[in-house]
Amino acid sequence: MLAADSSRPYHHGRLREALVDAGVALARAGGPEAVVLRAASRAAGVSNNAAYRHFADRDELLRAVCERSMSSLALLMEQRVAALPADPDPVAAAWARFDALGRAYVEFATTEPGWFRTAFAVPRTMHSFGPGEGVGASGVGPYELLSARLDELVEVGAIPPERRPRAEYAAWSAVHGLSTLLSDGPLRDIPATEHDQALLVVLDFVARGI
Amino acid sequence: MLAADSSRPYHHGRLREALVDAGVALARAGGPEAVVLRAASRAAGVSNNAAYRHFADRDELLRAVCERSMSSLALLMEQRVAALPADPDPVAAAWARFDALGRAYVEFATTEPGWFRTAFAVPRTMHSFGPGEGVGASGVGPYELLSARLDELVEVGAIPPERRPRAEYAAWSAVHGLSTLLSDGPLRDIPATEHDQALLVVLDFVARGI
DNA sequence: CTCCTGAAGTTGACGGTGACAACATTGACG
DNA sequence: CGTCAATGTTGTCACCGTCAACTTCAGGAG
Repeated sequence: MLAADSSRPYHHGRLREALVDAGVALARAGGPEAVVLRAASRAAGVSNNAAYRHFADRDELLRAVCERSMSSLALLMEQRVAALPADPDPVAAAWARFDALGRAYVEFATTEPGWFRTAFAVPRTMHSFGPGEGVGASGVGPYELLSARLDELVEVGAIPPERRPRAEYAAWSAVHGLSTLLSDGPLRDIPATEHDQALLVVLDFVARGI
Repeated sequence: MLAADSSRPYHHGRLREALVDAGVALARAGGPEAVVLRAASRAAGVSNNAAYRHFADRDELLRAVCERSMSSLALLMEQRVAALPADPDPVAAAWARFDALGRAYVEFATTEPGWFRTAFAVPRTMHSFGPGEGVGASGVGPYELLSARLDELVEVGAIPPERRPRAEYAAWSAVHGLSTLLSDGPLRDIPATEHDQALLVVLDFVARGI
């Protein structure tokens, strides 16, 4: 008993992608817990259980959506670094790129809280992103973007080589912590000016502590 | 039609607390999303909808559970600081207390991931904890414990006063970020040795950057 | 050209969940 | 002793994930 609407063929054609797209919209609006199979199916104009032809269960759809979110984050970080004005001083340029990375991270988290949470909501049953997943235009993810900038800071002599090992942990923790506190945590309701102050303090703190 | 078990009186007597206790157990085992009205009611030996006599909806129960979780965190931080050996050097003692605070935070997050997430899962509809909520034995919460230690670092001359304003943002972000990355984030599966290294790096980084 | 097979989509059902309404029980207070 | 308001129960509804059985359709074997 097909609906009288003959314009829609029985087979969707690109249902998998349509479901992920719908899941993305749901996640942006309401975070990972809003990624609901039935809602995504409705948005794709398809029946409840059609999704099971393309995903084993909800977690598999959610994982695909999370991967898209992580890619969005990587993309924004790349864009913000690429948009930086040229600086003849290699040290200043390296610091500016490093700074832009952190700013982009926090910008992503605060402008799209639900979407940001989704990036880190990969279901525990399936291991994290593999190579080529959750990456930006350059083919690497946020962590590798950070590592490359830290390497650059060492190369130009901005930080001594002995401080380089595991510096990712420090920088990532500070920026990720601020992002979660501001976007979904106890700092989510502080006024905009205080919000900006917090960002400045943390970025300055990272540059000093690295 | 009451169950034949006459040992259980019709009225529970302490149902509200029993529901929160059950919610706590659920949250410790499965995080905030596992705090489910029906499961809590079952655990309390009571019917599905009895909870609605004490909580307007699920969010109100969840909020009570979150408040307990935040208190647990504050309590552990207080304990770890109190357990520190005496140090005659006031500067060293202040640093040790500051360090212990951060260690306790990460310890809480990694030993009880679901319980830690719960502390920060306060429903958005109801504003954060008020005074006297989410506090430890000393009557203040984690944020105030941190502030007091930062004040102490200034008093003993460990850090210059001009660095004091908003230092909470920096220290909290770094420790909170590491906690989430390790307990529920992309770093959740790194080996124990690497886990410890990350903690050392971040704590050292905080002490230097403050 | 026909038939048939397998992929893709649909319908129906079940258990779990939050929530509402109506009903039952009971202790406390006049 | 009777009344009533607080407390707990049952019944019901909508939404969700998931399984099983059925339907549609495109493309290849003969």
